[in-house]
Amino acid sequence: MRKANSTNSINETRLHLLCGMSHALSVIGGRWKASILFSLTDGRKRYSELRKDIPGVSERMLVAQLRELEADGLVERTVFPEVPPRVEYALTDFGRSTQPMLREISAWGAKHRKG
Amino acid sequence: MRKANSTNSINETRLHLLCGMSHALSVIGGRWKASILFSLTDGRKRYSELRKDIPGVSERMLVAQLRELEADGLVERTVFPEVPPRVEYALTDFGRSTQPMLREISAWGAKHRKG
DNA sequence: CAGAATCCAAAATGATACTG
DNA sequence: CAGTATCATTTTGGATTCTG
Repeated sequence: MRKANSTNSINETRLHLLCGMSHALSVIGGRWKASILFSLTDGRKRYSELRKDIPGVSERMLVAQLRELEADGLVERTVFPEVPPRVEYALTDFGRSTQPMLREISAWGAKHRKG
Repeated sequence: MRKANSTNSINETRLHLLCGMSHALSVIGGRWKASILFSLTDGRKRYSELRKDIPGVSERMLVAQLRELEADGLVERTVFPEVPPRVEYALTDFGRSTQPMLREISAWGAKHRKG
């Protein structure tokens, strides 16, 4: 019978924590994902609005990160069949569920960086 | 007189959040940093113990990430002037301050990954 | 307008052999 | 034991040009 604090169960707990961490970071850890997520907090935005709203992103990266967020279910993409084309992005409920976590990370970072 | 919810103040708030995020991720976002931090939660460890405790790290990466954590003040490194050499790593108070954040990230990730 | 495609640079990570 | 040094590879980000 194994003790509750045996090396094995410590490792199992840690493994579980680490899997969660690495999954979470793969979802929200991209270079521009937090920017996108924060920007969409205001409400749905067009592609061009996101570009203006996030100074410094290249088109390539903005699209890439949006596609990943979409694939992970945080962001919903709506294409309007018009000419010229219009595409809007919005947070899903799942996307909104990241906000407490995002805020906690931001708060820790803001509190502890120097300058 | 500027309205409280003007575009500018929204951007300032967001900018502040983003600075915090990016700083926090630069501190805890490395490939092995969470593993190290979680491992040291048990108490101080020798270099060789960390290696055993973190399957898959290369020596190069373990040292590199430990040095970064040390530079950022999360981890304290103690060298014992013995032969053979002995070096121990431990969390600082600042390092321990990451734990609520780390747990929240882990919890979100564990809750929302499939399978 | 909203991107796709292509090419390239830089950073992060890894494998492995060697050393005080 | 606790690293360092070196080289290879993978991942990530960016600039630019083109298109339905």
